[in-house]
Amino acid sequence: MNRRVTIKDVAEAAGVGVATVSRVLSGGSASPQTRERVLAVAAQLDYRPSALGRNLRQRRTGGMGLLVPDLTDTFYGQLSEGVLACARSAGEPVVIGSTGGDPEQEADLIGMLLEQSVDRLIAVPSGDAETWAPALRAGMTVVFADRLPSEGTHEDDDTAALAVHDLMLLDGLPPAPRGRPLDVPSVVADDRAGIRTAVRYLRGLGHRRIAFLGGPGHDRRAAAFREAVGTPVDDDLVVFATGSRDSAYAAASSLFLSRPDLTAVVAGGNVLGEAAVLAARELDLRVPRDVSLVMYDDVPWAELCSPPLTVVAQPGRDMGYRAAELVMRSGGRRPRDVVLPTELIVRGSCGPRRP
Amino acid sequence: MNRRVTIKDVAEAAGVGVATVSRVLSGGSASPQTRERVLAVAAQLDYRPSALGRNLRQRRTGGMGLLVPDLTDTFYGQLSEGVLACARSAGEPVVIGSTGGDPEQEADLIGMLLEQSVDRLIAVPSGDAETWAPALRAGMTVVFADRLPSEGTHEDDDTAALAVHDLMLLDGLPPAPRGRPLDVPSVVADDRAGIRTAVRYLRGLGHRRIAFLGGPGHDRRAAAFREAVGTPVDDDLVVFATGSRDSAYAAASSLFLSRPDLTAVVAGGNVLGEAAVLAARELDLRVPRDVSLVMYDDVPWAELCSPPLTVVAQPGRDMGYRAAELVMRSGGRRPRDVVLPTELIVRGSCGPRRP
DNA sequence: AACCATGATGGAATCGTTTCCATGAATCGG
DNA sequence: CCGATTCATGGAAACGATTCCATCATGGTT
Repeated sequence: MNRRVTIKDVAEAAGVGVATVSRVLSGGSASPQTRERVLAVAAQLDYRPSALGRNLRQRRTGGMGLLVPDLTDTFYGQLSEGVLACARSAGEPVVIGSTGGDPEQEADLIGMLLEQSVDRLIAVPSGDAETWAPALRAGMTVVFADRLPSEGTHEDDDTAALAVHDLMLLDGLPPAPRGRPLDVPSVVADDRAGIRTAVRYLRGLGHRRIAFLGGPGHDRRAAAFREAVGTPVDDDLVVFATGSRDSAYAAASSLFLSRPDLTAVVAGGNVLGEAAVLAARELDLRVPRDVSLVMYDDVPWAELCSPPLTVVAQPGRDMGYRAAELVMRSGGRRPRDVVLPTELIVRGSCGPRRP
Repeated sequence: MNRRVTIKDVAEAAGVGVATVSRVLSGGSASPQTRERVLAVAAQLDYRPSALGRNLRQRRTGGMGLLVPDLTDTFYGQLSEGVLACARSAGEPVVIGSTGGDPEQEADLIGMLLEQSVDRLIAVPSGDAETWAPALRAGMTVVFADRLPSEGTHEDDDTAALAVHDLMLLDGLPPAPRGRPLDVPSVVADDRAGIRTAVRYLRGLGHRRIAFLGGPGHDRRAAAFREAVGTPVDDDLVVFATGSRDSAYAAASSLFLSRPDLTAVVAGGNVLGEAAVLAARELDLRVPRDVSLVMYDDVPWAELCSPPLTVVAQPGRDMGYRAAELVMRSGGRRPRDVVLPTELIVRGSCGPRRP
């Protein structure tokens, strides 16, 4: 790095003290002629205040952190674009990290952000409360987007309890103090309504054996699925993959193989939807003739698919933007959670049930 | 932010000077017993060195910047994942920015990075040499990925000259000093070979009227296209969109409408490919019966498309990883440019020409 | 004319780290 | 046994900004 123009240089060139320059540049009081002179000199010297000095003095880094599971997942790409748009309009830097859905990597990245004194963070969490404790203990302002951390794994956890709890969250009620609930604001889609709409739509087409294909972080959607179906759902009709495309494909394949009687699938995310299409094709199941498919997430390629995919769209970009707003404007008080609407977009991947 | 544990606290608790603590923690010399004590105390206090203090002292920010046009473009998602993987393994933070393909925003983001004293930057450039001058002048280590900045617009620039110049670059030769060439290392795919393969494949199927549908930054690919075709190409068979999906769709539509005689299209990127499929469908052109299509970039959904898309795959993730390596390991010397191989993956979107 | 309020201004402290340099002890060779 | 070299160590300066506080000039009020 070349020798940098510092505030001292500007002060000398303008014949004033450094304090005055600082005041002028950060909007403090100064006489008009001084202000003008300082600004002129600063411009002439092409002076840029060093964020390093400022941050050290203020004991905080400007900007915010952003943690997502995977940038090749279009949905997280959209979410990130939203965050970046908001940050850009505020002129703030964004430090990004990709966790791969792995709590351990997530913890490492949190540690890295802590070292950087990044004190505001937007995250699509992969770990549980324990993973997030260090960040909160250090006083970070955290906003969760798209999902909430899974509860710590207590031995007495059963899916039903988890479901009820999570659905309460969805309605904006304070979570029942189960385990160690994190008091962190969040921006999520209305998964409950979105899934419900999808299930009702499929039922309206006559489907009765509907499966849910989820990925990491789709617990809330799975719970909403069970609730929307109403009657108890066979456990092997709700399957989970681990995040990678391979795992999603394997989960989809084994679902189709183990339950040849199913007539419809709800995929909990675009990677899962992709896997479902691929697996169905491989097994010679035609969509929607043999099996109907609704995918959570709208992505540009859903329309290109054969057939075009019926989806539950959630506003990824807005989600990111709102989360960034929240994390920036959080003036000490805990902001309200934000729940964004979803929309069922009917294309061609669902048909009436065939006997 | 809570009161932070500083090096001073550790020094006091361990009964040594701050200098000693610093040395121990950064691998300097110290007696075994001192080292042990300091490490024990540091661990016990959960001490994390503040990157702020260090960076100020060393007058540089650790980590690197990353500038891409659009994170919802799967290819840039892949590239970013590569960069992040490399950075993560080195424990370095990445400051990301999305330029939207707009040189002005790019310049703003460069300014922001400069303020942050980020001195290493990986970029998929949108602006020209002028946009990049400030960064280079400030001594930033820059690596371009996926593409090179377009030359400044000189009035005497013509496409042919640009093509020749860029193709020389592709072969790893130093660029002819035309205008103000930037001496910046780069990691790009072998566009020339990739496009040539695609064109030869199409010609082998009998196609003679082949069009190229490009986006911003696809000049090299367009030039390679012209070269691969050999005979002069009608100007209206090489069309460019401006980056948005809408613009890509409009360009594809108008291409099909203005040249109903074309029988094959090479799309310069996945967004363009998507647009081509959409536009063809809208105009009732069947792929590959009425028009064959090869898309640059392999993306997961290419296989889901109807028909599955024949693509020229380029290794996005590797590209990012290599670029990050370059920007980190660049020990003063300018590293060699990296050119990565492409691969034609034949699926179902190309067929023999029909009269 | 004395006094006070106001506002502009600059010096100096501060943030947390690294690193230069001086000090003192200890080890080594002659 | 002594001078020279090595080595661990801590004090203090430096990085570049913000901000507290004291100072000084000014203008208005009694």
